[in-house]
Amino acid sequence: MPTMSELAWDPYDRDCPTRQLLDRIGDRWTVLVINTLDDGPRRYSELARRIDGISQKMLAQTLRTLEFDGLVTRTVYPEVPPRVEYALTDLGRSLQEPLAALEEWATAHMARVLDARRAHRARIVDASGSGRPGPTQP
Amino acid sequence: MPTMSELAWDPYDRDCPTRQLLDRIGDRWTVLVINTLDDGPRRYSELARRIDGISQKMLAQTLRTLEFDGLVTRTVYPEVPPRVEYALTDLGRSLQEPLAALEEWATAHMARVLDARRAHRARIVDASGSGRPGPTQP
DNA sequence: CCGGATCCCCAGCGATACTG
DNA sequence: CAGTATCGCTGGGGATCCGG
Repeated sequence: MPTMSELAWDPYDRDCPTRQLLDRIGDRWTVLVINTLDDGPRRYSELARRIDGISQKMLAQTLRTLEFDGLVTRTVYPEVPPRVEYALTDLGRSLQEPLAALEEWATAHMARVLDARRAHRARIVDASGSGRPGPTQP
Repeated sequence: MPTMSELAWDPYDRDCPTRQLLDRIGDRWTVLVINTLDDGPRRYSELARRIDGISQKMLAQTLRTLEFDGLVTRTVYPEVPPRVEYALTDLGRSLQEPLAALEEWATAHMARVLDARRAHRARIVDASGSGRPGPTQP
């Protein structure tokens, strides 16, 4: 596990790889699509059905960007009716590993975060407006 | 490395831990602040100086949210002039580990992603408008 | 069946000015 | 020093309709 000083890039640089990666996977759907494709190739309509809440536009956009970045392949089968399959590339599969680490952390510790949130909120209600307000809670 | 079917939560649920975590760290500054605090406690002005480009508003907001979620502690020293130190909690430090894995992937593979992007863009220019356009490139 | 194109809204963020 | 308050923009994202 390298410390920051051992990394070649300055993480405060907007162009450093980490920032770029976070810009990519930080959106609402990218990680979810990668996760779904980890099980194997999927058709557009399969993805749309499995990823609850995603709009057609965002699914198409996410897939095109993933293809653009070499993380997903798009294969059109010249049949009738047309069939299109999306699959992870090796690069995409390799990204799934650190993503899985994040998921493990989330399942293990996210409940603690939620508890902390509730505790802080309780304090605020208790102090009834005299304390600093909680973040983004209108 | 657990597969998705072994996880307790449905990743397609908006309330699953992974989605919640991504909503938290997916913003512009959270990961950067956590990284900076990994070196040790920092004062507000130190953070502002080290994290290039962050506004006072976003630094304060990010820190308050991190405190709210139990990832960072805020300690006020009753001195004059006032001094406030922020530090990672154990929970915050534990999150730094999967984050570091993500950074390692980024430094190792992000260049390949950039290459893929350039290659696709070159194809588009080559086909001069006949192919599908690249994502989000006006 | 697989999307592209369009309209529109609002949350996130930056800039600036002000306070204890 | 360590924030808060307010304004304004911008682009991410949802809803909907249309085309191959």
